[in-house]
Amino acid sequence: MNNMISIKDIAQECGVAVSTVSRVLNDHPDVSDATRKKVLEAAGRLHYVPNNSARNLVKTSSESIALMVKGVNNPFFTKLIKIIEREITHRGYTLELHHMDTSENELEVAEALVAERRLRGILFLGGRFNYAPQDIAFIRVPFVMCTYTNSFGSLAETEYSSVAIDDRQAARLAVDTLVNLGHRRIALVCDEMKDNSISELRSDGYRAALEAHGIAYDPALIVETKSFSDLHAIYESVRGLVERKIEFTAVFAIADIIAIAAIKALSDCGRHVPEDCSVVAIDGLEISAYTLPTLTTFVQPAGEMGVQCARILIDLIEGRGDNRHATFEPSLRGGGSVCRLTD
Amino acid sequence: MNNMISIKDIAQECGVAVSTVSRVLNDHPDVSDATRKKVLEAAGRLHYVPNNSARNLVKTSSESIALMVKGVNNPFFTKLIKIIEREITHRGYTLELHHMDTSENELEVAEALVAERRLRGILFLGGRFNYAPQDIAFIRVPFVMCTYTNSFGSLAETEYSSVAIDDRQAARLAVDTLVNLGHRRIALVCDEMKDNSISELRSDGYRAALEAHGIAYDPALIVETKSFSDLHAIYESVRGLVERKIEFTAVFAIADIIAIAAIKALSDCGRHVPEDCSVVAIDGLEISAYTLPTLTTFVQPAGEMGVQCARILIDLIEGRGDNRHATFEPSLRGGGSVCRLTD
DNA sequence: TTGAAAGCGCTAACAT
DNA sequence: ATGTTAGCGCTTTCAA
Repeated sequence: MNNMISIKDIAQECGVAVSTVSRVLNDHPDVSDATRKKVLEAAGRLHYVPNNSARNLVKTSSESIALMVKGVNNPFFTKLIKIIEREITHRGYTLELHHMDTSENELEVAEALVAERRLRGILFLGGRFNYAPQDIAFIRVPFVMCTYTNSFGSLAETEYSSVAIDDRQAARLAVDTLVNLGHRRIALVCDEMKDNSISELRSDGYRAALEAHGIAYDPALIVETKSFSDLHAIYESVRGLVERKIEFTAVFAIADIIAIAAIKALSDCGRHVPEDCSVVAIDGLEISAYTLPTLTTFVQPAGEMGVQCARILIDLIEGRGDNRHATFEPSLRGGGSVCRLTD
Repeated sequence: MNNMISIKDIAQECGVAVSTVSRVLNDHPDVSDATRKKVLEAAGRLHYVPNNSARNLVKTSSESIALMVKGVNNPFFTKLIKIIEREITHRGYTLELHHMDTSENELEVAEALVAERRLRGILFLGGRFNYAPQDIAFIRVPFVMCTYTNSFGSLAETEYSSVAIDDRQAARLAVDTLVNLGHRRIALVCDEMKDNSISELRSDGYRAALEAHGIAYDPALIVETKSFSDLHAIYESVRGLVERKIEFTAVFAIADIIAIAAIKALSDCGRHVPEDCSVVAIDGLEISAYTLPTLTTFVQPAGEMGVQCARILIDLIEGRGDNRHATFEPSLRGGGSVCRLTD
């Protein structure tokens, strides 16, 4: 599209200089009402659309904050994004939402974006869990890692900011809930555990909780599926567990969505939840309060977390305070998927 | 960030001209291996990040196609987006995913993006249903409306391309399914119907189906909720219906997610699905095959739809053929949420 | 209140 | 094979 309308065209049309047009378009004060009106009219008539590349090129700074979301399909992010958007906008900044594939490197994309859009700050959502100092060295604006815990990385606390729940703790609480109901044979359903992921953290919590209760860790009770979002794979894995005649009375699913598929698998094997098997998860998605049975799950406080993400970042941008870390307690949302073991 | 590394810095560092650096960075052939290596080394060492604004400004065309998604929270879109991304990339283009709020005007955002990023084409997903010729007049590149039917707009068929299911037909099929099972008192659960939305189309289909079967339309059986994604509101509305002692034996939910909340509401009122009430929906989300009971729903063929979106757009871009319209038949995915009326 | 002109970082002729 | 230079569309001094 080489024939786009530019301010030059408008200037010509109105018989004024381009700088005058620019002033009008940017609401600068010292332009006569007559010229202003004339320019605005022409811009509308010619259907002028500003070229942001040119704008970004010449400007040294914007009021934009980017939210880099990795993983289109994580339902927990949906609510968090909404909150963050509201909060950022409310504080006078513009939020640019960038979704990216899990295969992309969020740090590289962020760098390019800082250069291109003159970002003031970055919010990372859904990235890795193992950043090293040299990874983040080139991010030249303030940033906050949302739902990031540095458990597998080598960053110093002062090098980055973060907002997250304590995943290990959440898992411990989930397992505690089951143990307190009398369960001791508790299966773990998770996705790929080997990649420094949330899955690994929550699995760690599961082990720790068992140990704290003096329950032996039994590898036969671990169900590991490749993909977080492939419900069919989760379903089949859980069926496999039942069909292998492994004895268990409860399931800890590391995410709500996994629990939903697990409950279906159990049901199809003739094991009703919660009578024949209790299920506890972590996430607190809206939908899992509407399934049958409803899910007993530890809720990540998306609202407060979103507010903190925005607050910490903007404090950083505006020079108030240093890197901070906000850790939240997941809270139990009781549902119909658990019951006391009565055997 | 005024102190970003530019090709000028690299040129200086290497004692070559900026154009040489540009050539290296863009993989142009006629550069000596020695200089190439030298430049690449310096770029790496200085951690050069290209400024896309400058690039876009000078280039007259890109290989980018934008997918403008309106409504972050529509679960049906998730799969569609994945397919489209794969297809577009596979055909040699780059897909830029832009999520936007429902409050934004997708046409305006698209225009700005065309100017800024030199887009080759646009895919719209989740927009309005009532475009007029003057609305789209300023979109200067080929575009395809995904899941758009022009039912409330005034576009001529030759003015735009589209990919969608026949929403009215899908609704008719859903109601037919229930009627064939003996149901005649069929409630409709939908979101805001007054805004030229999918909801209105599917509601139309509901009416048409009733009429075809000689069943009187009863406004008392219509449950309308403000928000598509507010499960709680849907839940309360359905409870209200039951509590008002309105007699009905089946529910047609215009979307899977609505059906899930409805089933929970019915259950909490002591009405089991499907024994006490059958439920049919439209969408075919993955998750509704894992709920208890599983949902009987008319599946939108996301895979084929995504492929068609990409194909039609690329044909348009590459000058093969004119505007086309692909309409798909939703297919029944049987579930456990319906049964024959036995009274 | 307005205009002229200098770049922002980059690419692509056009020279050499 | 490499350098020089003219813009891309815009904002922002600096002059008038």
